[in-house]
Amino acid sequence: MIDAKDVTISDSEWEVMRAIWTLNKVTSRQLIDTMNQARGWSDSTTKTLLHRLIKKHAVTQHGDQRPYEYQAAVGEQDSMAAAATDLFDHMCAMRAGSTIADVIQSRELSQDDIANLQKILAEKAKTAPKTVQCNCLPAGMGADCNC
Amino acid sequence: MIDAKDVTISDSEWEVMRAIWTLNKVTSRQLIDTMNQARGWSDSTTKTLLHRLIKKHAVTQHGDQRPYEYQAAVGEQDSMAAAATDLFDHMCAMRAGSTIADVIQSRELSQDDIANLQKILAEKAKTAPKTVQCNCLPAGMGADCNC
DNA sequence: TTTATTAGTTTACAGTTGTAGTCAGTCAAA
DNA sequence: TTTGACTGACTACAACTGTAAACTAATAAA
Repeated sequence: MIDAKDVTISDSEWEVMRAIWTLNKVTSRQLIDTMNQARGWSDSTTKTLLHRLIKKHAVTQHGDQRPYEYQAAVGEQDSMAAAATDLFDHMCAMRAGSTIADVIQSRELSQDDIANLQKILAEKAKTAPKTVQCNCLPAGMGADCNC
Repeated sequence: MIDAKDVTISDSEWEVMRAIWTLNKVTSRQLIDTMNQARGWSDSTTKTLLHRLIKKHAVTQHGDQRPYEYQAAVGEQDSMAAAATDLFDHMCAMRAGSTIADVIQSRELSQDDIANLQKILAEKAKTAPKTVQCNCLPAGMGADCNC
């Protein structure tokens, strides 16, 4: 299993990955038909994306003869965490909290999800600082942050 | 103020936006120097990015004579929310909760942030469903989701 | 075994991004 | 008024993306 942090998946590729993760093990035909129905893509488009994913080591090819099977080489949860972390990493640290709030408000979450988040937050509250500093510019520059 | 949802900001452009948001109102010279110190970019790189941001309507140019001033035309919090929402929009809905958990765990949050999130979650719990369905493939396809 | 079909590989091509050089217009100094 | 410095505009160029056609190799049907 390749580390999700070492793989950059583009938007379209991401759609292919979702299908692969969901179907778990696919032939190209299955995947092509799936993407055709799900997104209206031509055969070629799916083929290209699949090959790019293989080249990026996000997907592996299995089998010794022709209708090969394809499988994800990176985990879905890991990839999601990597993508999300990466996004937050280049946004203002001071506003991460409110942004997470925005995300939570825009998502559907299950009772279990909520309970889990509450537990994590309760734990985090024990050592949380009073405030978080803006990290948009290196220390010293931009004296008074307007963030 | 332009709607953040209508503007797509690339990674490098994002760095420039952060500087502009923080400094609030800048001349190109200020911005160029800032990016040079903060990221080691050449003058040209910052200039190009600034112009692309103007073309995208993420930044506006002010003043009638030469050292113009530049200012963000999209809000920082709005842009962050738009970027984050956009990311979650193309990831499996079923795993959004765990991904948010991953993000929370990787961030530094203030006491206030945490309290706010707790309030939102408590509210959300009132109407939260028992489970959230995977939405990786259109209904009907991929019968048994492995997500 | 020849042919048709399918699966896999290469090539294509315009738009975006990261990164930066060069040219031109304008204000300030001489 | 000419010149220099600086700001802003335009050009450059390779890598990556989204989208797909064309070609080739392998298998299944005739």
